[in-house]
Amino acid sequence: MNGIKQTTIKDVAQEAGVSIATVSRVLNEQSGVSKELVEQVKVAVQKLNYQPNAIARALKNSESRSIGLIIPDIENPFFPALVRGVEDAMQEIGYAVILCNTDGQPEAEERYIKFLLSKQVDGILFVGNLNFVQNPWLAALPVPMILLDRKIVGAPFPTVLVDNELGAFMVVEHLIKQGRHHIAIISGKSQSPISIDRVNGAIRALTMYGYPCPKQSILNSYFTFEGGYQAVNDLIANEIFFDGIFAANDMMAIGAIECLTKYGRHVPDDVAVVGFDDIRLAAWYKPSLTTVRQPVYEMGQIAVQSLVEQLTHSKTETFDKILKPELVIRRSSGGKGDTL
Amino acid sequence: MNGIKQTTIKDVAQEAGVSIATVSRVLNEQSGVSKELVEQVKVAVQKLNYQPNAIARALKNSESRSIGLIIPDIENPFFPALVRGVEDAMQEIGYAVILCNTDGQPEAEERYIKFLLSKQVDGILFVGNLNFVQNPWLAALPVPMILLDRKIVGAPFPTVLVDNELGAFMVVEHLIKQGRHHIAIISGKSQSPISIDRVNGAIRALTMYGYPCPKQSILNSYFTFEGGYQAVNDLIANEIFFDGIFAANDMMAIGAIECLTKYGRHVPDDVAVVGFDDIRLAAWYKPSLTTVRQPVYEMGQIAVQSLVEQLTHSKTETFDKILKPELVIRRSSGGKGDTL
DNA sequence: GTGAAAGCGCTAACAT
DNA sequence: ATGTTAGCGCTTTCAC
Repeated sequence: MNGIKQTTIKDVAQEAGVSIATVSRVLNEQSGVSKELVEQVKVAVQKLNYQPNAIARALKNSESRSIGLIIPDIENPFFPALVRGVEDAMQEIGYAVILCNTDGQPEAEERYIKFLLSKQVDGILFVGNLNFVQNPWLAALPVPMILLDRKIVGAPFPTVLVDNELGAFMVVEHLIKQGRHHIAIISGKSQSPISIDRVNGAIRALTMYGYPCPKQSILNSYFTFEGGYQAVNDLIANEIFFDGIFAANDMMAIGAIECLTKYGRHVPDDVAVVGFDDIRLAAWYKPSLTTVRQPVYEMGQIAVQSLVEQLTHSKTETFDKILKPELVIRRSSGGKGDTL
Repeated sequence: MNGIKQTTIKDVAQEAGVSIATVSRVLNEQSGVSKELVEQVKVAVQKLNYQPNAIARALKNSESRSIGLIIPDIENPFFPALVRGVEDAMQEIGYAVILCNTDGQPEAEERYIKFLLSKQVDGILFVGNLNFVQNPWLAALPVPMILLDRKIVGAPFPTVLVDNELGAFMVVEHLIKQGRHHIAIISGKSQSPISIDRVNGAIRALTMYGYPCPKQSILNSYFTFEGGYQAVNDLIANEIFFDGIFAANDMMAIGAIECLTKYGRHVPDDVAVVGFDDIRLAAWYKPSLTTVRQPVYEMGQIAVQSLVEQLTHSKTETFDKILKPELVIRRSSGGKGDTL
């Protein structure tokens, strides 16, 4: 209950000597108002420094011109660029973005979706792990929802994501061309769609080039530094031979390198290591990390575009957008440069 | 205009066989409703899966239960933790956070403040460079605003920030104790309050311990990698002797180290380098970077706390909160560990 | 071309 | 204890 009373459309009407209906027409640039009145109203708006009350508009129009953006954690280096892409695109069309961090916990994800719905957002952009089977109410959402980065199996939501399978394929193809033919694959939980796609891409490359791909060289761990470290530790403990590693994300790759270093194995001379995501650290780490760059900022923009399509044209049929990844070759796989 | 009509308080009233006033009372946990009716209403709410419309509430109560958070750029590694701190604290009390990126441009900052006001936010958390003298309208903001990270000179807004002067003092004291007595100070624009405080702290330490502090060893550049690189380049070009560098932020420190390396000077053996901020990269860079950690997450939380005080108790007198920085000693200044 | 008035979903003052 | 109703600021019929 803070504050001075805001000026309303009524004040403007009074100041301009017209009815509030006329003011509303001018504000919304509707035809059918005489030039003189348009001018009078504009002067009054200027003079009073009037800003329409978006809340009242939202109530009347049942359109809040705001959306929710649900992500696991803004402190995870993957997300700032995503958020920025979304925010920039939304700002251009005058929408507000409400940011929500869930730490990937389904309960938090559910809570936030309901929170956003009560806030009457016009749409939701979602990155998370919510299970569609266990949450059938998702099908009856009153507003459109677009998925980013990862799909939810069985869910009827259009998804914007990178071609993880292709990215992984490119990595392993690159390693093979560098002369590495015994490649270990370390990834996250085996149920995770991202894990599945990246592992499959790697296997496809190995198979296509006719190199072995033994089960014990494929490890499922966690998408973290510790996960990568542990995986390599296991590989070595089990005396599995490898001269290349594809880690399913950059933090795992760095964990892997630190572990290799502990065992006195040199990267890239003894083992070439490649990551995925191209987080900022990848370029600065020593050795600089070869990795797959995702067009993250663009992903945010495209998701907004999809959402806006649904908002405006009420398009019912929307399709997934699969973005192309890019291989960034740096020193950890024997590359020469330190591309930023 | 997407979507199925939401269930309203009217539907609940009908379902429960009571008036909407009674439903409202139950929802707002007001006393004076008989046990039976409370129960009936609760059942109806459950059955219809009713969520109050926050927009309608906001209009009625002139309180949107949302705030704006204006920062330069979420992709700048300093901000994710800040945003997370704010978001977590706000979520706990059921507020939505609208995120805005300005790139530090005053026009964007002004535009966003007005945008947020039209959205009827209850308060604004602001990190930016808006000049108070050139924007006197800031004094008449209809909602409270709290500044984070940097003050605006002359502005009547409570500010939450780290003790930059002390942080810099600690850095230089540490360098002196490491036996470095010719310390160059490289900082950002000389008008920036942050620059001023950090340089002053450094000078105070030098003076207090009786070491020289010549003008030509204090350089004003930019808070970027290039800024740090260039500054060291200038230092060397001008043949100024130094065995320690205090860079006013981490990216400058890294730029400085890269430049030193180019000239064949070893860090920390030839030159000890210390940064400020403790961005994620600082721990992973080789050599790992000694720096000053700001309690950034906490800063966000405290700012929320200040804002809420103003929102609820209408406290007019609020004071700046100055947080204590922490020196994190790593290898770039001769430390032993790689503290994460 | 312009204005009066209904109504979006909710809360609170007022009536019963 | 419960219900009726005015009104938050706006848009949009519907009259004139």
